[in-house]
Amino acid sequence: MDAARSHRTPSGDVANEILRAAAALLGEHGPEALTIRRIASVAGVAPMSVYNHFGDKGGVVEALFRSGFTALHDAMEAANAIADPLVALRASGRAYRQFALDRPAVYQVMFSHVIPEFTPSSDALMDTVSSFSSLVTILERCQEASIIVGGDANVLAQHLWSMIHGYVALGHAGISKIEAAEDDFEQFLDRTLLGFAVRPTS
Amino acid sequence: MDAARSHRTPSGDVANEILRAAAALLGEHGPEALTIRRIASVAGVAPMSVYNHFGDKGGVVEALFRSGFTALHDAMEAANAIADPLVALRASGRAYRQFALDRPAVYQVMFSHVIPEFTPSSDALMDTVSSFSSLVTILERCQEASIIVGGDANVLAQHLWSMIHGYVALGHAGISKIEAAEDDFEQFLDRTLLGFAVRPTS
DNA sequence: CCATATACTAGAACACCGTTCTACTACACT
DNA sequence: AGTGTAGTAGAACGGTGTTCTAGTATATGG
Repeated sequence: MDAARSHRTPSGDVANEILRAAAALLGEHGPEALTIRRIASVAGVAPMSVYNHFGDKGGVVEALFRSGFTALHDAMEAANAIADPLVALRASGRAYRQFALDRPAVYQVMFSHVIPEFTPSSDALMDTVSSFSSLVTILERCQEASIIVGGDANVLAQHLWSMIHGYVALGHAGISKIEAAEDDFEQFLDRTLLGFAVRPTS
Repeated sequence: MDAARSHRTPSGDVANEILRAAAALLGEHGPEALTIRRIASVAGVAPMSVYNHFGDKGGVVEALFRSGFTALHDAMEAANAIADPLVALRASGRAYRQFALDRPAVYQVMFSHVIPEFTPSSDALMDTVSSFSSLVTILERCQEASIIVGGDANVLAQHLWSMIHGYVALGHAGISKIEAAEDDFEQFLDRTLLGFAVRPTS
């Protein structure tokens, strides 16, 4: 199969075109607009091409899933690049929320199983780890700076992630009882970090 | 329409049979098993009956949605019946998690939009308020007992709900990085309540 | 430069989905 | 007892994911 892989080269990069069409449909018309025929139509491609390249509708969604997690990883790494550990920690929370606000449909594909045809493969689940370990790194930096004391950083990261995910997910679900303004999130972030024994007021 | 409602009385209560079949399918085979034809088949009823009684597939799901929230409300009220406010608060968190663990499919219908045909109507959204206000009541009791000081109880409830929802939702998504054992949740609950300035160790 | 393998297209087909429509039947109330 | 309503059965429509067949163009290997 390695020998067969050597000669490829379609005309334009069809696979990428399909992915861009799928991402556009998902972003503009929501998860229910993600149908093979519509994706192919927007990409200017025959429906069979989708199967040739991704095998499955789940394959297309998995690609979106993984690219979503690499984008999230980038956002978390941008926060991790901040020198002050506490500022970086708060920035990671804001970046996470901003990601969820900017790409609600992608976020729900990643976390809320809104596309029944897709269940993340074990390979795809591997990709979720990188975003997570960025958060672990930031928490370890906080521990080294004695901003946070004690606790397994993996557990801390899991708990922190849970809390912020809950905030944005409840917002997406549309059953929030209060308006989720910017300062409400800052208050939520204060409260969250207080649970990690971090003093509020940045 | 009130005059027409007087003479009803089908043989068996068909609507309830349909709901029980739908709940059974949802619980045993997940959201994708919720099709009109399968519901009708399990209920021993013609597909048209589903439309006669619920108008829509969304109508059936909405009924499940609402009954889910009344069940959640009951669980929260059971916690609220505990005399000690702090014990009640912790119990409400455990009850919430237990509800999500016991009925994962129902929970995802309620919070994660896993059935594209259904978006909660404004009437259905009203039903979500009762569960929420149970939590508000418990938090107000904690404020009266000076266990929690300051803050709008509605905001507190929203934040608390977000955190615990995040914990169970991430578990449902299957992307948790640590095993979610019983004691991990207790630790999470400690951390969460610490964010509300509540000392841990119940 | 030609030949072959490969990717792509076009389109029908299958089973299933939600939904609507048309008959026909049986039961409950006036 | 008669009437109207709720039930059934079943076909039908457009749409879905998916598979299959056949034909076309292209890019690489010799």
